[in-house]
Amino acid sequence: MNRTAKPKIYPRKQPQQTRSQITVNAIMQAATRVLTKESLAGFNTNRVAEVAGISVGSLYQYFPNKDALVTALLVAEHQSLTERYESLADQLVGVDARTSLRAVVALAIEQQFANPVLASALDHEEARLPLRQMLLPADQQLMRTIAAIFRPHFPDLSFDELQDCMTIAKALVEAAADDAKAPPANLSDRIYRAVAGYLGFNDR
Amino acid sequence: MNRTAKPKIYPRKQPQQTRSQITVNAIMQAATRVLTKESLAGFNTNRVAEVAGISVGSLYQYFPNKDALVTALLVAEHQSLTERYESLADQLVGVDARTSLRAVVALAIEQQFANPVLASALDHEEARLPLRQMLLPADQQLMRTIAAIFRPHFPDLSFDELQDCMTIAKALVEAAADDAKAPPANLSDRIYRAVAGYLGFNDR
DNA sequence: TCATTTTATGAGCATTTACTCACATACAAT
DNA sequence: ATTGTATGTGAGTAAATGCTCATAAAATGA
Repeated sequence: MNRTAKPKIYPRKQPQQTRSQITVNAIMQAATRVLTKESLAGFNTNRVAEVAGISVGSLYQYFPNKDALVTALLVAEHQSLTERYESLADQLVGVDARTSLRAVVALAIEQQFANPVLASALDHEEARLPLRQMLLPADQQLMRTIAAIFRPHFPDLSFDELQDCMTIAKALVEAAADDAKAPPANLSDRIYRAVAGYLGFNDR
Repeated sequence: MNRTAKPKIYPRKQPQQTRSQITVNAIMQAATRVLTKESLAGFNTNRVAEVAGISVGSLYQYFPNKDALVTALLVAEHQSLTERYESLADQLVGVDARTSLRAVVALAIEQQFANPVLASALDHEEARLPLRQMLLPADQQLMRTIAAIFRPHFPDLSFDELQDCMTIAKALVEAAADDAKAPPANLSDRIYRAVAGYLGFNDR
């Protein structure tokens, strides 16, 4: 109860033996599966423990409360996302602005539609939790990675402008994901049009 | 319990005497106040009844369940919003595209910042509830009203394009509202730039 | 006045769910 | 082996909360 009183978000203890590392992994995977299959409504610690095949007590040895578990999922997700964008950035060195933008948009779409329920549940939890201080590093890294992709083409793109572009792209992807199971054929074009319009290219 | 089993969203009974109408109003106002002050976390039917100064039983005479109450709030909010846009539309007859767009953006910003906690709580509930069938009429009316403002300037603006513009504007306003208590001075310009860019004006 | 209908009450039921704790088992070190 | 530490267990606790129902008061109509 009183989940909001003191935000204890740090892990309770570090797993030291391989055995316990397996348990922690099982918990994280189970949490992901529960969120994927039942969304936030069916997401409770008893259920996660059951799906993980461990006992609730074990869960609470590594996560001091439910929010800490959600935070761990968010951090993991951000890290994986950042890695994907970093890998994309490597492939886009020397590529022109339009192609780069299209590639980034394609990745964002793929990400959201790969697991819409999970993505939207995590988005929602991220907004609810007071974790600016925990996720900021991961977020900043992601922003830096994406900024690096566009720096050559838009040398004086500000941080705020980049953020607006991300907000726009994300909103359009999420709206599409709420309406349909697969991305509509024109989604990529519409996002490209919105972001390119904001940035002031005048092609098409 | 089992709030999600059957979506009973219709009102349980219609208030017939003035007395009961007063009760219903008190419930709606209390619900708004609770959402405003405590957000979704403190929003429960016992609390709403307490704030309204009536008993829970009375609440459940007019709202068959909690979701029905939320739905009623959403419908009321949509109606009020639609009225504001309709009134704005009247004022914008014969006004040029850029000025009209700026006026619509200004209203959207004002709306969200007037009561950010309430606005964002309601946004969230709207996404969660299966109320497409209940809110669609209100939403369609709102879309029609806004479409009417821009029809003269963009005779072949499609429904999807208009929806994209709304999504873009809403996302930028919400992102700003999460970060600051008052709208940043440049917010209106940034939204104008995004939507105008999408629509393909090339000024600035 | 009195019978019927509408409205209001709120204690308490039923369920969910975050979390604990006394105890048990696996592993490591000596 | 033995002792200490790390890990695992799951029944049970406490609190939150959606909602009901027996009962009563107020309004309405005759």
